Amino acid sequence: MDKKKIVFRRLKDEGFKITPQRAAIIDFLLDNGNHPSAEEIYKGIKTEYPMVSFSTVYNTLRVLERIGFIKSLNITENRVNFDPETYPHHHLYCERCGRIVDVQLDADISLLKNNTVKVNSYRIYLYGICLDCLRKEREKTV
Amino acid sequence: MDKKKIVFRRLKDEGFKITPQRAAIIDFLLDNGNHPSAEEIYKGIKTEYPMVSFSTVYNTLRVLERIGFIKSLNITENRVNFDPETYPHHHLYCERCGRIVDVQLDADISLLKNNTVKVNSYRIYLYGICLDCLRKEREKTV
DNA sequence: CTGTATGCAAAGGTTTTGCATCGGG
DNA sequence: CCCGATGCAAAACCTTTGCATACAG
Repeated sequence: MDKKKIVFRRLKDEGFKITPQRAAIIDFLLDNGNHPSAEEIYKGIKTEYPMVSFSTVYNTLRVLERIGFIKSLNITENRVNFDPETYPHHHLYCERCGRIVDVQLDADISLLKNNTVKVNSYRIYLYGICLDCLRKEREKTV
Repeated sequence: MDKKKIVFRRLKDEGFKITPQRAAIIDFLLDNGNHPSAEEIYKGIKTEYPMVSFSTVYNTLRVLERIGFIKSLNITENRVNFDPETYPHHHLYCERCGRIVDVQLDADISLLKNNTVKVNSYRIYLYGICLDCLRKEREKTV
């Protein structure tokens, strides 16, 4: 996988060390394809890679966020999920199955005249039903 | 304040009791004008109204959310803030002072063709600098 | 009166921290 | 070699829960 090399290089460039633990976390994020929480990453790696601790997972996630490889999602309450940034997209939280799925949006957002604030970034969180759950629903009603 | 009566009526209609604690929380939310967390509400009421507990605050917030008087905000990590819903608006988190300020947006959001999901609701969170902090910055540089 | 709401304290879940040790560059 | 990274366990933080009591309707 090429993305991995890019991340490694960026880590080096920013003065961060590349440790086996960090490599495992990066692999997991790239292979997994969804939006794991810190705990899911920890458990996912632990099985085939037991020498990882929670503090290392959190430390690495913070580092990966700082170099711009991942973004954190506050789409659910009281738990942060992490999103490997691969292409521009937003997210939908499925109220049926609880998964977070990628969604591509046409978003045209502009401040109304009186809002004199400076916007550096923004996040759009959708809530609804994902494709899989919609399919299951259709099958039921047939 | 008239809004208060409306909330009281809605509580009654939905079969919830109106207790002094709940009244105090509603007052605080209406008078305060910003977006307090559960803890801020608890502390804000406690001073002039000592007979309130954390569980009551959380219980009441859940009730107020259910009747549609407040909405929860996940704009910051690991802490939920509550927003008395008075008029349609979105929110900006000020990365300077940490406050959450109301912002009115023209938001035109549409799913791209391939996204076959069902959207029930969405949230837009802006991150940047609020008006007050922009002003302070300007004064400094002069 | 009746059942919901409250207060308290304890538990639950997630994230952070302190510190000694390890190991990547 | 050195300094940052790790692991462990404990702490911090926010929220929920269980249960006996209080009180709104």
